[in-house]
Amino acid sequence: MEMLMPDQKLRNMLQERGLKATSQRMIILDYLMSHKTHPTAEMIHADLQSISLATVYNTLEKLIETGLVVVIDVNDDKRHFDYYGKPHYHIINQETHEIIDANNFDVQPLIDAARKASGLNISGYHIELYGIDPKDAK
Amino acid sequence: MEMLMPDQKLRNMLQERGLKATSQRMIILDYLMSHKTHPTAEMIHADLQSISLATVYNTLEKLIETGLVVVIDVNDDKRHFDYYGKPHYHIINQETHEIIDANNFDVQPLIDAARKASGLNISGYHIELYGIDPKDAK
DNA sequence: CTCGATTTTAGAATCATTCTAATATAATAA
DNA sequence: TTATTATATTAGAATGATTCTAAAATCGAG
Repeated sequence: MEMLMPDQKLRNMLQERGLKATSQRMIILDYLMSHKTHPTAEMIHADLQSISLATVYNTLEKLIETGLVVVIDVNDDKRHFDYYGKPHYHIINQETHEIIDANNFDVQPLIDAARKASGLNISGYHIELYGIDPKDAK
Repeated sequence: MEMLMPDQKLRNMLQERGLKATSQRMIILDYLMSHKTHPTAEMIHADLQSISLATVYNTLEKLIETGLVVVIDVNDDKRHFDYYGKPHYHIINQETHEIIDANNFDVQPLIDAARKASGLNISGYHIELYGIDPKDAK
């Protein structure tokens, strides 16, 4: 199980957020940081066979709570997960379900507007745009 | 079953989008247009008892396909549905699951950015921001 | 090193959503 | 109108992603 991130860095990322640095959590976090495939829980479990599916779900929940990971809704009845290193949003091809990470838009004004509209402290967000390839137009 | 929208208007909205104007579809569309409660399929079914749950789901699917309705992801394991009359985005209180419709942000620049980043024609989007009441800060 | 709190785990359970296939209906043409 | 046909509705069964359970393992503070 090659760690692509240094062990100590993963440990720190978890502990800084109040999470115990278990080997399973480090492996899953490393997996998400080093894959751009936006996997489902089942895909992560399939690749990391030594880790139970329940732990994959439990870990993802903790990583989401602490902001390290976000969920992407692809409209395929399963949640996809994405390491949230830098602010970005998602563009989803409605036909192929391909997911594109994009960051050519500053979300801060949207966050400010939401705080103003709601009075809440914004702790996270989902931005997903769905698109169709012009080549596929009927 | 009081129709709050004129019957003919509902009929036209459906037919303009290539959907047969069945009584069930008119009732469900009217329900969504006249409620700001962001109901789940089960809630709609409970209120409109004469319409089967399968039809509620089938109809919602059609209304989503044609852009009349959008899905809101509240993180409570059920989809919530919202009539999409005017462009808006959603702010969700993470503790109470309350949903706020907000429109104090112009989404067109985001749509333009997404088209530029992906080359796709953007056909829809989800914008959801999650927030915590400052009064509940620990 | 100890110990308690937390985490992991396999398998069972849940339940929102989809599917099935039989019946009913809307929209079109005669 | 009425006939025709594609489409929609329905009850109930099936699906499957996710959550739950409770027993065993492990982290990390002291």
